Amino acid sequence: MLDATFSALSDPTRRAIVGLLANQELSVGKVVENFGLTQSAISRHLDVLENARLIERRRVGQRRVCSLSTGPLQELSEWLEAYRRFWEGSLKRLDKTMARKKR
Amino acid sequence: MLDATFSALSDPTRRAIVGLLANQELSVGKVVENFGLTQSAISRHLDVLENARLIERRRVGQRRVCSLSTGPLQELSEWLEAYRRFWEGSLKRLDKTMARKKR
DNA sequence: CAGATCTATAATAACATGAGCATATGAGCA
DNA sequence: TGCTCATATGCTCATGTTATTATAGATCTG
Repeated sequence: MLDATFSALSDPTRRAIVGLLANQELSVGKVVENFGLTQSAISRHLDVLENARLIERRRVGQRRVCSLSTGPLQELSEWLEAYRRFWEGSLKRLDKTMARKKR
Repeated sequence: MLDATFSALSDPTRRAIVGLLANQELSVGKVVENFGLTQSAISRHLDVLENARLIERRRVGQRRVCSLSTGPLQELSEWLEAYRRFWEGSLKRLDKTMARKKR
């Protein structure tokens, strides 16, 4: 699943779509309006996001409303969390260096 | 930069390499030993990780030692942080629902 | 210098991705 | 039913990715 999540988010258009949907649900057409791409291209980006379970599309009358899902982002956060100690450790080391320099 | 970070991490071999290097620095050869891939293939994966600034390679005598960098992972964390409120909000809503059901 | 070791790179093949245009599908409405 | 709006999908082109094999380059060692 992480493969699909990272891969989906590696595209700036798709990250921008995620950003939009974090604020509000939007129909496909409304999403399209935010980019200089064809409806076809956006539809495919939405496919990618949906396959990665990052978004869901549901029919509302004539339209399809897109909403952001939480699962993959949480999973991503957990993966990243395992490395926090790594970079925080490195920050601490840096802090110590700074402190030493002050003395 | 996020493009490159996400893209680099979308491959399980490369995530595994990052996992290895979080624990210790390793020469290219040592990295190769951990996978069923040719040295050439690993070298290219290391290229991808290096271009994304996720790792650095430095020469130590005859070998090239790979080490993990902190920058892109931190950047990733910051990006993700912007969405934390989103999924935590959703968790809170879930908690409330659970609480309501208990009553 | 010659040979061994470690790593990178060129050439190639198979497959995936992302864009556009044109068209199909599905829902609502007259 | 027939028309229209919203969205998806087939086709195609260009480009990128990942792997392999074979080979080149860099460094140590005798």
